[in-house]
Amino acid sequence: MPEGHVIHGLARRLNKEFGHTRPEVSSPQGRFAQEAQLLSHTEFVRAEAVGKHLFLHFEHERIVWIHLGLIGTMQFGNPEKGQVRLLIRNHSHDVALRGPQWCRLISPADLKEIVRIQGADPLAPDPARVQEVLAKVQHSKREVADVLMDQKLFAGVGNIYRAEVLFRLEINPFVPSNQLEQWPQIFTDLEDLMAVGVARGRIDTVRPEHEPQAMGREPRKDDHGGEVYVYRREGLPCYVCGTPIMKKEYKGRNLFWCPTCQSG
DNA sequence: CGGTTATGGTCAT
DNA sequence: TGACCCTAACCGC
Repeated sequence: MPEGHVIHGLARRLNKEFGHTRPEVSSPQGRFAQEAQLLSHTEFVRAEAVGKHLFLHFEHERIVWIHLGLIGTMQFGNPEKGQVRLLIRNHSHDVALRGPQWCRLISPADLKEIVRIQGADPLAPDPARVQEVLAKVQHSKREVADVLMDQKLFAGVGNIYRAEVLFRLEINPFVPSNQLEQWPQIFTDLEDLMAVGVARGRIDTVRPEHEPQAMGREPRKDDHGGEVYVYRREGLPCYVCGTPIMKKEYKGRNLFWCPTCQSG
């Protein structure tokens, strides 16, 4: 489930439920047992989200680096089910990490290096970093669809937000990045969309006039739970022009777009 | 109930 | 290029 909005949402909730407490930390599955034992009953200082990376700061400068990858989940109040890599529990709350791509104990120096190579995060935009990235993409010959998924440029943006922001701004995914003049608008729209994603816990990208109610159609049922224009809608009519939505495997990921609205 | 697929990204080969 | 992580929703039988 995890694009950047999920990770930022997790960080907020972790801070609320575990911040400045001394929770019990364990690894029922065993693969993080040694580290968990070291952390258990020490102070959970804060959680921090950077793009799709999640960092748990404990006292003594001990940091847990979590990346959910494709199949990882972090669930509150459901500690019994499945293989739990990391379980954090205090007097009132518990959270279970399952199937993460990584869960490692790192040093502040490691953290600094990981953060250094991340791009601009629409959910925590640093103005200098944003300008740096915008300057970079304005000179890149790579295709827009390729650039947008590069975490070293746009941290936290995933396959759904890529497809949706390009549709919303009527941008052809295959245009060379250096020929595009709308990069600032892309970043601004991502800021808006992803903030909505954190607030609602799902990805909604359709404008009011294309919402199910306004168009007299049923709300969408899909894994990510939200209303979108093109993501996983291949062959279905575009909500704006009626043209069937296209799908193509592009650099190992599925890319969706409307060939009419995004003919660019 | 088994097979497929996926919102990811590094590391091994 | 593929393995890995081994979840979880969905689909067809």
